[in-house]
Order: sequence, then structure tokens, then C-alpha cells
Amino acid sequence: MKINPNDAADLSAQIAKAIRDAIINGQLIVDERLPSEAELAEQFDVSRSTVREALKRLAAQSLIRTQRGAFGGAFVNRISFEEAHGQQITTSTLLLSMNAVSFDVACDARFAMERACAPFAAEHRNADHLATMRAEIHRQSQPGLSDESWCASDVAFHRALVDAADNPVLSYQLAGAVEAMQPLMNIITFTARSRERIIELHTDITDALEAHDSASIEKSLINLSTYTKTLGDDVIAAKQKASQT
Amino acid sequence: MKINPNDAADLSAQIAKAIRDAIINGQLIVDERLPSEAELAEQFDVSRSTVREALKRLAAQSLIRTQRGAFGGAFVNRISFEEAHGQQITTSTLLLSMNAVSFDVACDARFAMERACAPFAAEHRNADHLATMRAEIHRQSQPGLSDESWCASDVAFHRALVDAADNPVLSYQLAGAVEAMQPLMNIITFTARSRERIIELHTDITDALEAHDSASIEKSLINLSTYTKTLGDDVIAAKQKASQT
DNA sequence: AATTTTCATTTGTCAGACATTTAAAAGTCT
DNA sequence: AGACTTTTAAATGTCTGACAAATGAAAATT
Repeated sequence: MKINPNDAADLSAQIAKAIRDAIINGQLIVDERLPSEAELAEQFDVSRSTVREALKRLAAQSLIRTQRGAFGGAFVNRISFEEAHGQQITTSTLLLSMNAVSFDVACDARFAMERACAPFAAEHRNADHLATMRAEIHRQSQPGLSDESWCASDVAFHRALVDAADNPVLSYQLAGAVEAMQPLMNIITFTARSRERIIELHTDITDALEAHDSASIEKSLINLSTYTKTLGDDVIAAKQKASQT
Repeated sequence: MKINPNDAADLSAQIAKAIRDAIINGQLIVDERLPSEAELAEQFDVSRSTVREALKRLAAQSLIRTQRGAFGGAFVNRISFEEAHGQQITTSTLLLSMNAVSFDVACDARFAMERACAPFAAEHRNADHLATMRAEIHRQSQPGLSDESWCASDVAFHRALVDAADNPVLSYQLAGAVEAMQPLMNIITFTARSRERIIELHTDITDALEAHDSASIEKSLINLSTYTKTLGDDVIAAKQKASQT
């Protein structure tokens, strides 16, 4: 593990990169203990503070974890789906909010990916998934539900659909995309009428899932995507009109 | 921006979280300058080293960038698709390699997501995309191509297909998934015979894309997925047989 | 007016100190 | 001997103070 003296970047960034590369290409394996901060400082010929800044960078990416005490230190972390998922949400959420991604583009992406789950979900869904989805539909149909609760239930519904695919990689990718979309979805005001329509589509999806009918799931998801985009466009049009007067 | 005195976590982690939250919920906007390290140290009542460790954590997530000099400091960073993409690859690659994700599961996820692009790609593809894909197919058909070059070309081919969807959110998600899969794909030994078959399927995909025929793209992608899984299973079976003797 | 110099501010790095945590090792008691 | 307590060494966490290096603004000079 060497750092490049010609590199213009900060020393702590260079050291973080060196260690990160060692982890990625397998020179450091899961749960292996890194040398102590003092040893690393000596190896890289920098101060302990600089090493610490490098380690904090790696910790922020969940690449290492640290433990205090005599036999503690920094250990290569086995990154979990949970952690990866959390990071993906942070990154994707900011990416969408900071780069003026249009509602339609985000909506297309989200439902396209969800549609990708349909065949697997149709095959692997079990009673639990169906029960969760029907329970969420029931919650959604209760009058007086706050917009927040509605959205939370919507996420839970789609989450169950994704999980029905029984593929942790898809779940991790999709759940991240769905949650990252939430802030954008919040521009929509869900009227009683639109909720009714969405509940219809949710019911269609659940029925199709129960019938192992992948094609119908996809069809309903396309309808849902189209309808959601309509709602979004209406809000945007209303805003523009309001700003013109 | 406050830190919670009851939180057991490291001070630098708490401070990083406080600033991260402020960025996520919009209290700090893009390109806004954070207080100087000395000021932050005073605000949070910690030492400058602790503040610096917190800032390095945020820098590792591309949430801030720092600049030296009189009017420098830490600025809220507009995270780009490039950066987000890079981070996703790092995270996903490690996630797959560290969590014993089976070849089949990863393969299913990858091709399912790619299939999600098909309808959009069929609609938005232009001559450039087709040209890129045909050029990669041509490269793939050259004899004596090294395994590395073959894989690189394969990635470029699929990247072009994804980009044809003309949806940056999909591109960012998909390109990450495809690249993260590469290390797993490397277990496969691409014989001349298997390359021939894959080139056939690539040609089918490109032809269907040219014809705006989304359904055929999806069909070919399913075939490609199935075939790739067969190749993977063969390798795994061969390994098991070898280890038994 | 253009150029150069000075200067204040800020991040990057270093050195050394002490606090805190932790598990092993040593000691003590029954 | 075995269970419990104390000690101890090693590691991270935090703080202080210092200096280097970069950088843009302001002042001085040509």
C-alpha cells in the first residue's frame, strides 16, 4: 500500500484511497484488522491526525468500523444491505434534489425499475407479501388519512411488491430508488379522488400478483406511472399558472 | 444545527450527521459556504481536529468540497451523476463481493433492471447509440480478443443500451449495477463458442432497438440472462467437481 | 492603469498530551 | 481449583498549539 507523491490531493484523501483500493481488490479481507493509527502514521510517514482523517473518510463509506480499547482498532467492515441501502438513499435523494431532475424522468425511472421486479415477484410472492399489500391498501382507503401517512403507506406497499421478488440485490436497488423519489413525490397533493384511483391500481397489482400474472402487474404499473405523471404535471401546470398572474 | 449530548457516537460522527441533515433538508443550499473550521469548533464546542474529522466524513460522501485560502472553506457540493455513480459502484461492488451474493441472483437483478430500460431505449435510441453498439459487436467478433477486452466491450455495449433510454436516473442506477456485476462475471471463461452465442444475442438486441421493438429487446435480454446464468452454473459445477476429486 | 507586493484568512499537516475504553493478564479470595 | 476483582497495556477519541501553504483582496508601486 503506497501513496503517490505526485498526486496533488490531500494526504488524507490519498491514504484513504490506498486503503480503499486494498479493500476493493481483496488485499484486505473482511474483519481483518488494519494496523493501528500510530503504525499507519509511520508506514505512510504522516502524522496520526492525517491518518485519522483518512480513516474517518473510510468509515463514512462503511468500509471500516473502529473499536476502542486494547485489542480494538480499525477493521474491514462487511457492508450490509442495510448500510448500502442507507447510503444509496442519501446519495440518490441529494442527486435528484440538486440536479433539477424532472418529475417525469424520475417517475419513469422509478416505475421502470419496479416493473423489472414484476416477473420475479409474480413467481416468488407468498402470503405474507400479499397480506402486507392488502393491509396497506386498507389503510390507504381510510378517510382522513394525512398526506404523510398516505405516502408512508404507499412506500410500504411498493416495498412489499419489490420484496416479493425475493432478490436482495433488486430490493436494495429498488428500495433506494423508491425512497429517493419520495421528496419529489411530495409535490403532489393527493385528493380523495386521486387516492381512490391509486387504490384501484394498487388492488389490480395485488390481484395480479396473487394470480402470478406478471404481465398484468406490469400493465398496472404502467398505468400507475402514467397516472402519477399526470398528477405531477397538473401540479406543475397549476404552479406556473399561479406564478403568471 | 445541534448535536445530541445523549448520543453515544463519536463527536465527529454526530457533527457530520448534524451538517448532513442540514444539507438534506435544505437548510444549507448548494454552493453555500459552511462556517470555517474554527467557527464550527466554537459552535459545537469541540476542537478543530474533531470538526475536521466530521468534514472529512462529509467530503467522502461528496456532500462538501473544500478550498484552501483566504476566501476558501467548505462548500456544499452539488453532487454530480458522475460522483454518485462512482460511489454506487464502490458500494455495490463490495456489497456483492462481501455478502456471498449468488451468481444467479446478481444476474437476475442486473438483467431485470436492464430490461426496464427497453421501452425507453426503443423509443429514444438514436444513430449514435446504434453505431456504438454495432461497433462493440464488431470488436467482440474479432478473434484473439483477450478476456479483459471482451468484458470491457460487453460493458460498453450494455452501457450504450442503457444510455439509449435517455434517462439520466436510469443510466446512473443501471450503469452502477452493470459495473458492480463485473467482478462476478469474471468467473466465467468466455470460450469462442459462448462468445459467438452472445454476439448473436447482442445483434438481436441491436436489431430490435433499431426497429423500435421493445418486446423483442426484452425477449433477447431474457435469453441473454438465461444463457449467462447457464455459463455461470457450468463454471460453478466444474469447480465443485474439481474440488471433490 | 497595470503590475507587484503585502496581508489576512483558511485549510492542511504535525507534534504532543491526556481521557476513555477495552480485553487480557495478574492478583485475590473462597 | 475456580470465581471474582484489580491492574495494566494498548488502542481510539479529544484537545491544544503550532506552523506551512494556498489564495484572493487590498495596498503599494511602477
